[in-house]
Amino acid sequence: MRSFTASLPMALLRARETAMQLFRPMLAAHELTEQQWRVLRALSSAHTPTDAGDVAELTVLLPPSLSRILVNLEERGLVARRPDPSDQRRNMITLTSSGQATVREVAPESEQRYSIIEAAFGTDRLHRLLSELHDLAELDLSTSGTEGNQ
Amino acid sequence: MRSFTASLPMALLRARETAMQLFRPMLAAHELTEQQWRVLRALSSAHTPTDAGDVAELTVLLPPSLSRILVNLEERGLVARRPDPSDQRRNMITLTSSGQATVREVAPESEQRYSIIEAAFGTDRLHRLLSELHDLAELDLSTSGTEGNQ
DNA sequence: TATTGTTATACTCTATAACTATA
DNA sequence: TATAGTTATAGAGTATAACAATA
Repeated sequence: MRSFTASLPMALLRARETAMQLFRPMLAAHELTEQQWRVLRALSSAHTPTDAGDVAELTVLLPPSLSRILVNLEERGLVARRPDPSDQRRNMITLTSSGQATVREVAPESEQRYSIIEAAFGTDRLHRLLSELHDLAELDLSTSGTEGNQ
Repeated sequence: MRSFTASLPMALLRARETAMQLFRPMLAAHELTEQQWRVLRALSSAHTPTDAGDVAELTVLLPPSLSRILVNLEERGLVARRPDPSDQRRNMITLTSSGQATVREVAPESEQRYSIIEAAFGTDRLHRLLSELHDLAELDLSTSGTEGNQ
């Protein structure tokens, strides 16, 4: 069996851990969990109307987790939910102006910390890595050929 | 601010999610959580005596999380804990023979699924990616120059 | 009937602090 | 006094199933 440290999930986890060490204190200072920030960021950079399902996929959160996060963010006045008039099953999610302000407040700190990673790793190199990660994430790994769970 | 999908933590998370989709059903079939499996794998590939602190670092688990996972794995007879005679504060962790058997049982399935990723992404390409991820994880990103949380 | 989202439930992990035993 | 590990506690996420509303 391949060595533990050479395993892809561990390598991804460790790399993410290194990066997140830089961002966590910043998020904590704004009383945001990682997942809450993912939701705000996803909404902030969405160019089209976004329903709860879209947000769940963008943020890699399961619907039940997202539901509770949205309740929390709505209570704090950072997001608004309203049913899609054309399909009332869908819940459209938007940033409130307060939510937008929060993103604008955190963004510069985030960029500053991001630039530390770019400086340490190399900007071009980081871009190449991101491109590879994107391709990896898009792989279709349907388990045909294995015993086919589910 | 850079686009959400281009953020490094998100790219790492998404890539990991794609990979883990392949492994999760297998682990569930063996009644192992991701984190429990990380502990077993770390112990299995350790070449030297391993104390709880080592395991925590190897598996990227906080000590309190690890403590409870070790209690669980010990109750299931998969690991053993005993104090280091030369420093009784240290708790040395080993796989029991049953734990070794579990790893031997899961390993081939794991390798099989890993080979699906290699086939889809390219073996050499994956090795290069792992190398980059390793370098990224090893970066010293101490936040000197920022406002210095902590 | 299928889909979207929420709620229910049980379990697990995270994170910080406090504590115990040992050094 | 410092260190290693555990325990306490609160909060949050994961995962599956069940449910309500809508299509």
